[in-house]
Amino acid sequence: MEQTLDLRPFFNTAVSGNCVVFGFDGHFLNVLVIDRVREPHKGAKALPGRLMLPDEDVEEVAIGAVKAITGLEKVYHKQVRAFGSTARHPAGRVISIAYYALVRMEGLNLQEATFAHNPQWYRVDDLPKLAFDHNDIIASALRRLRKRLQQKPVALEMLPEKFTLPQLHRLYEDLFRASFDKRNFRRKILASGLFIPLEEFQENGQNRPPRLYRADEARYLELRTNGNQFAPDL
Amino acid sequence: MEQTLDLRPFFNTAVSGNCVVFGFDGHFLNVLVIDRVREPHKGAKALPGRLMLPDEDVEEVAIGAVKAITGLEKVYHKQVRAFGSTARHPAGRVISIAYYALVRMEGLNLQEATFAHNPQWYRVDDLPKLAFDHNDIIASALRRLRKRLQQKPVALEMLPEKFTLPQLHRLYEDLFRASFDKRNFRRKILASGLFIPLEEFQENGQNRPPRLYRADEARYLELRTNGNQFAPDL
DNA sequence: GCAAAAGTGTTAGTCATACACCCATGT
DNA sequence: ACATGGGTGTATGACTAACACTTTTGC
Repeated sequence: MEQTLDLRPFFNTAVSGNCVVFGFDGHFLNVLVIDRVREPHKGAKALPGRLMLPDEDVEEVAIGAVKAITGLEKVYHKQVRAFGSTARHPAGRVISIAYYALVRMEGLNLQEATFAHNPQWYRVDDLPKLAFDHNDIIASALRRLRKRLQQKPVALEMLPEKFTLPQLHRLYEDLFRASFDKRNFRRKILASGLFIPLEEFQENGQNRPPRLYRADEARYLELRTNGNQFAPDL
Repeated sequence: MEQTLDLRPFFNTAVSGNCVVFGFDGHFLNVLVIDRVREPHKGAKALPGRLMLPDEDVEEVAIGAVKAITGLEKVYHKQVRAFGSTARHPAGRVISIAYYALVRMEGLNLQEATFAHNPQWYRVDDLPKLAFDHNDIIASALRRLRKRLQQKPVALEMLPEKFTLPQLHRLYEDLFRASFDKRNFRRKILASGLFIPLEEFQENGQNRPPRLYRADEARYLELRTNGNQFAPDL
């Protein structure tokens, strides 16, 4: 006869859903950071997110926080991984499950949430010291995003519906910290059959207005699910 | 003055560390499966692993289970991700953090553990129905392993110290479910500078004995950390 | 007409692919 | 000598990488 094991000591951990929200402002990759409202690390900068209740879905907790702050209804996101080091939180054992999300920054206006004041964008290469191990989480998320962008055209999630090739070019150069030949970049990118040229041009101020493009929705979904090489090599 | 939030409802979750152990038997990719000793799903086939106590490291829980069963001291492993669906476990909310590990099957003799009876290898394309969502976990782990093998030479972790190129060839073909031209495969693989030919040959029985190779340890670590293209394209 | 960014083709080299025969062994 | 799997080179096409000038706009 099997003894019934006392499971109570195991049901003693908290799980936090957090999200690294990436956006591109036309020049640099940015990350969304909030001020913590509660202890621990009250007032410190941190990633959006909160603790999960036992009947909640972790993913919805993490992405729900992003939706609350950005006002967006659909957000492209992926799990990074679980961060499980002991001694992250004074109240007990907390595991953080981290996601990253890609959003269009243009026209967003950031809202406060009950658990998150003063949402701000920071350039990814100019981040302050964040609460917990959130700097490590961002570093991991960025590595994952880079890998994904080499294979899938998800960079589009950070651009406006109508965008120019120079914008896309800058995005890739900033993200990979590399420079790509303009002509080769265009050729390769256009060969994917993903970009539809419009008869519209972006009024840029001083210079020749670049042509606007939009993504072919069906092709985008196809490449996002089945593609496995997108960006130029490094 | 900040009200102190009651955190007790959050510290109410259990975390399980589980591991998909991959091995290669010379012909097929295999996964290590155990029989569950306790409820729930007592007697069912499942992945090695157990619930984490609040002062334990999840990774050590998952990999420790593998070490206990295989007797190995060092095991190459990576986190797959957290599996967090609600209603996975009747006793309450359980999050599983899944890893995969790569081991050399040759000469291993599998041990029982307190939480795991009757460890067995199953071919990855001939798995039984496992407890919880462990079949999904294996499917995810396999996808991750494939991606990693395209970039890093970690297949070596599943081969003996001295191995032949036909062995490596079969490993890649089985893993990617593809066939690679023998000459092109050798050329590409040898061009990595990772394989040192030995003056030894494997007695194979009927045929011409294939030459044995070993990996250049320094080059292996270099390619494992910095490489980003290893396998032949699909 | 000048400054600033957009846009456009060609060439050379490298890399991937396709392909067929001889070799060493055990029976 | 034959059956089985191990081992080797070359030629063609595809893709990558390097490179400079003309166009459009606002001032």
